[in-house]
Amino acid sequence: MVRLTTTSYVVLGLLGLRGPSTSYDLKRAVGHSVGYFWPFPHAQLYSEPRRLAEAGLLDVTTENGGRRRQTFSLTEEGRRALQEWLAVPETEPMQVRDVAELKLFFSELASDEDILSLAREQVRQHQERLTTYESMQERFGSVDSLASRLIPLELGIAMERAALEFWQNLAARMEQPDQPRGAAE
Amino acid sequence: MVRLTTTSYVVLGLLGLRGPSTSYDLKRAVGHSVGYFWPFPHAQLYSEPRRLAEAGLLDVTTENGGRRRQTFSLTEEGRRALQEWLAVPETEPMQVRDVAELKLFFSELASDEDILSLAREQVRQHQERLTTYESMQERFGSVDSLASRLIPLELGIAMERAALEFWQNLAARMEQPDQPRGAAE
DNA sequence: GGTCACATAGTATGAAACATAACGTCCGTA
DNA sequence: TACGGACGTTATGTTTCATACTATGTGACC
Repeated sequence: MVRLTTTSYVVLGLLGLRGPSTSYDLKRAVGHSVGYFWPFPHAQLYSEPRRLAEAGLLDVTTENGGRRRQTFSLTEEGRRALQEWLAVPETEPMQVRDVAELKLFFSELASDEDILSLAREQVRQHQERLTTYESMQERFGSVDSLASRLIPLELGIAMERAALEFWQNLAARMEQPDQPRGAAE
Repeated sequence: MVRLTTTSYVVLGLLGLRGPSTSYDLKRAVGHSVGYFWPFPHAQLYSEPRRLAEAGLLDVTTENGGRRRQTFSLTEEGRRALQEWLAVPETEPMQVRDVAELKLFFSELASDEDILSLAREQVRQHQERLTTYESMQERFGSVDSLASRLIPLELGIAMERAALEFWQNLAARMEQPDQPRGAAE
């Protein structure tokens, strides 16, 4: 039995939401949905379905005639695996990977100016992403069938807002260096 | 010239903060610092310093006599590489990887009960982590020399709080299903 | 003084993830 | 018909990750 990773479940899940799809379909679907909060390289959307098909979780239909392309769809077993996964309340902790945060951790080794411009750049970046997310919410918010797919976006927005506030705050603190120092406050 | 990855800079940075250290020292240091927000397996703390040493960014001192152990320290070149990295205002976007969020994205395929218990479990998890982080902040907050190292923790706390609120909110919404539906709100 | 548990210290291995480049095919248009 | 560009797919090498294994020193207790 193959090991199912998170990648596997993304593929299974997308096939569950969309019905039978080719790798290319999945690639595009990822591009404007999960891709926003769980990025992965398109090459995996070709190799992973093959793995899953070998494991009996997907069916493959090869269209011969014209361009070679394979359509994947969930087997009963695949659907079951997906549902079992969904039914387990996740305990894997959320992970935040942020290179800027790392640089901040090492800030003792950098100059104050470096850290200040880091903070300012982060403010810009987070503002921009927040705008993007919020406009996505507006654009798709009216499409009723997509409503539940937009809920995770709320979380993304909340995270962006939290990060934005943090960096704004930090920049502000650094701009008036006559303040009391220390991390707690 | 070797490619320097984020992992490389974590090693360089830790050596910068701590001074000459063995892989094992680094491993422990990671355990109670960066490891909280940038986890990686200890095996890399053995292989990565070797790579960096070969590239001339680290010096190696082998203690012969007793247990074999190697102490690594920054070379001038290593310190320079680190400082150059720190001086670049990061544009790499923050990444949040949260399997629970993924499950939520696929929630159309799951039952309401599944999602509700997912949300409740998330609330528990985030509450717990928030408590851990806050107690860390208290414990180390008084140690003046560590103050700047605690700043990233604030960000971690802010993120945890945002996530906690989101899941609490979601759970609350689901517990009274007579509410108006939709993602925006 | 032996042996047990435990912290210390390092290595090995294989799978999965990631980035990127290269490859091929179809279609419109000039 | 030849070219550019969008459409699809594969290949490749590296990095990361997880896990298990090996081995050494230390103190405690019998």
